[in-house]
Amino acid sequence: MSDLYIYNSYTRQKEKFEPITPGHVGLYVCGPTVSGESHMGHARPYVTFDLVNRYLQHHGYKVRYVRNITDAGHFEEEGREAEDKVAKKAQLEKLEPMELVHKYTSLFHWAMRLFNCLEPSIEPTATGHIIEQINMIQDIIQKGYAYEVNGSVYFDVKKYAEKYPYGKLSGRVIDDLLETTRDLEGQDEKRNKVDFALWKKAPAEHIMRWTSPWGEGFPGWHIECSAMSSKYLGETFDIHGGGMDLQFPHHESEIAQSTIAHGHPPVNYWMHNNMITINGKKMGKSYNNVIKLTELFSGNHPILEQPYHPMVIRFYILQTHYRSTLDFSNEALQASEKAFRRLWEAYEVLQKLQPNTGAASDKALDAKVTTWCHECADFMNDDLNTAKVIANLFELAPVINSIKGGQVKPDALSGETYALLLQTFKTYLVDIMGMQPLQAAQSNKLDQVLSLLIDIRRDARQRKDFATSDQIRNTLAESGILLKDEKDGSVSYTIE
RNA sequence: GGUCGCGUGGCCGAGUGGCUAGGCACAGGUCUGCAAAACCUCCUACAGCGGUUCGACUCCGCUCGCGACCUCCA
Repeated sequence: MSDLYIYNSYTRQKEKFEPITPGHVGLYVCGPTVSGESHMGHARPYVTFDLVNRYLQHHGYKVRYVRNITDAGHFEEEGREAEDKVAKKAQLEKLEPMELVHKYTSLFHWAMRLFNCLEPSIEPTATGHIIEQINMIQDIIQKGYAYEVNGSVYFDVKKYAEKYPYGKLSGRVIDDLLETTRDLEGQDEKRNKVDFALWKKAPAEHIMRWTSPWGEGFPGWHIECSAMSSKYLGETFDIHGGGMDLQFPHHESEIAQSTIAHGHPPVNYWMHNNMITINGKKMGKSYNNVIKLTELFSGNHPILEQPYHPMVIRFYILQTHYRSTLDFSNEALQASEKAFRRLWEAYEVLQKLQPNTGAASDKALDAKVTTWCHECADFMNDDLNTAKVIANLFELAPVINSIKGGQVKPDALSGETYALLLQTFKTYLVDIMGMQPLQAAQSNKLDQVLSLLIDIRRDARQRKDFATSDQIRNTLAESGILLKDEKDGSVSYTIE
């Protein structure tokens, strides 16, 4: 198999992917903060890195995919009254923090299943790794790069930057940061404004708290990912993924912490997906333009003209390269839905086609089809360009449909090419892109009922009793069951 | 204000120094009792202005517009 190239955010270029341990890949992805419901924007990294996971496996790697659950919460606003997000919401909703966390974790898992995202190998929680985080903080203090003030511990970014390239990942210049970082209240504890908290002292009212060498408190923003990734993937691992908005300060801080704790940078390849925008603006809490996943699936949101199936969202995400912004609109999503239906139907048609056994009678077409199939591998190897893979599948769809429709002879393609075609759809659409049909498998009973209606309608049509035949078709259509008269006289149906 | 990125046809979106993806919509046609689907055809774009080049949408500069990060954020 040819080489895989991925864009490394750290070096800002595409690089050949070479794992640390041959045959194995360590992949860490920043998971959800389960203090609230996931929204559409959150779907992007999880679909994107599900793709990464699947594709690495397709390449023959054994992948350990670690995706954390942030259930300890971060500060609502740095410097001001330190609040644990999870605890705050829990008080408002009169729920126990763990109850709340459990609820949103379950909801997240539910959404991941609907998106057909493979489960990570390990899904560690922040609250389950307090000791690891404390140990790491102590280590950093001992090495002289963190200091304690009033029960809180801060990382000394200025000192770190003297020796290490702080800001390289996010393209930041330390001197600029020292000058331009916004002046927030209550920063006097820090030696420099750029310093970030490793551990925060918990105010009396704070529900989530743990005993530490510095008193009762809770871990800072970034330490959990460093502690958990190194525990499960090692001090240096292959790929770290997440949304672009996490580059700074989250990932930059991870690099700094881990570099001090372990003596070397933690990650070989940084991958960042771009944002989903709505009317050109990033979807996010601060913009108040969030569409939650539950709303998306139900259509229950003022912006939404209809519900959208999780597979439609997935397809919509994969139709765009992961490093480009993706703008939400009903029009775009509806286009994706139609497109996906067409592509999936072509795949179903392909599976039912009687393959040719001999040579190709249309050499030119056979060659084109072969090329389109083989190109998919090149596109994926070029930084996972699913947009191009999908485009090629759409080149193949009319060929398939034309064979079925009779516009192209069944023996146009060789038996080998038939097999390649089938394998290409199976491999790329199903295995790598993780697509599933929109409609669930029908029950036998429904199938029997519909067969009966189809038979009655066929009789009516033969008698030219079109009133009856149309009544059957139209009434079924009203309930979302569409009948299609095929060229060969058979009738198929789809359920919306 | 600082840093970075983007601006592609009605819409969404790939991509490349010359061979001008793909999807959706639109229009015309084939097929069909009708419908739907399918198939064929049509629609030929790269913000503006300069520059480099035999040739730029693609490289460089400037201008305009937009966005992201700088604060929790996927």
